[in-house]
Amino acid sequence: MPKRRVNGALGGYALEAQIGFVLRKAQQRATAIFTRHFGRHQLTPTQWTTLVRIHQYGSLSQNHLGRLTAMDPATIQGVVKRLIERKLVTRIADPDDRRRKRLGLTPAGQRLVRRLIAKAFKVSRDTLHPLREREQALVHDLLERLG
Amino acid sequence: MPKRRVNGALGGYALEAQIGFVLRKAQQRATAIFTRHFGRHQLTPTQWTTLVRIHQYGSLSQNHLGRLTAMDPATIQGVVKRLIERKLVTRIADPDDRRRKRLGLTPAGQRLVRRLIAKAFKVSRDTLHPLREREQALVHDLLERLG
DNA sequence: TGTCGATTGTTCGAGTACGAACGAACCGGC
DNA sequence: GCCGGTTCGTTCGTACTCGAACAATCGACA
Repeated sequence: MPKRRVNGALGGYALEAQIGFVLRKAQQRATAIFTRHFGRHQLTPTQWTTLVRIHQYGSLSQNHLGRLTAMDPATIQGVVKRLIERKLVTRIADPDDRRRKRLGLTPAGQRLVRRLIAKAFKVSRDTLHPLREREQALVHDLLERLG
Repeated sequence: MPKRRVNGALGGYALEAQIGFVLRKAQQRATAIFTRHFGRHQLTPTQWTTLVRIHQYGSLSQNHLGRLTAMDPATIQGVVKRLIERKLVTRIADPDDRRRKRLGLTPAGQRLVRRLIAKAFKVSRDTLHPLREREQALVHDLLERLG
């Protein structure tokens, strides 16, 4: 047998078999489902995550919020800015640490979160719908260990 | 017991329990691992996916490529444009259909794909490393059914 | 032949994501 | 009191993502 170069087959590398590829597609479908439910409210997944976190903590600094929502300081900055412009979030100086700005929800922000919470549950249900109940718990657990 | 409003707890809604949240975090880690390996080559995950697909098909139209890589026509347009600028991809008019443009790899593009294929395998291995082998196959299967 | 619906690729705008660099403020130890 | 390292938030640049609207072209069907 002559030595042969692997080219067409690329040594058996198939995109469909790579975790990154299927992860990206699953993510796409998940955000599409989210947008179907939340699109009319002009909310993106990250904006929703941000509002829920602030609601949960009542008040917290911007970088802290970023860590809790898995967002870069640069990213959270833009997200918060847009939510402030829409009067859903407030930002005041922290008297104890002049670098920090404490974030909070406006009354409108609180109302919005409470009004949409049922939809948020439905988004997760719809996203996981292709799987059986045991598989849903399983994929959640496995992804948590990958994240 | 008086009627009480659900607010702090939001009816038991916890971000960590939502599939979209863990999916996003897993995706973040996956692209971070990719970037660690491919960053020095100035390649993003979508650019790599694009190059591999063209390599696999030899030649195909832009929208077709978009479907095979799970990218919007608007997205694939930008990705291809940047790869053409870097002389990794070629684009020629399709004589049979004047709307279409056939894409292909330049010799440099082919060499690059072959040179990096081993790294691509390693990216997937590293990404799945937190899981046992059986779990790796499992999460891949479950994600495929979610995508 | 002519028309109408579908496909191909483009542009625009808004939003996410992140590396890199930066000034300001904090905090530890000296 | 100072000094070096860290944290906080910002800005810049590049890239992906997708909805929406668009012109050009194709194909099927009357």
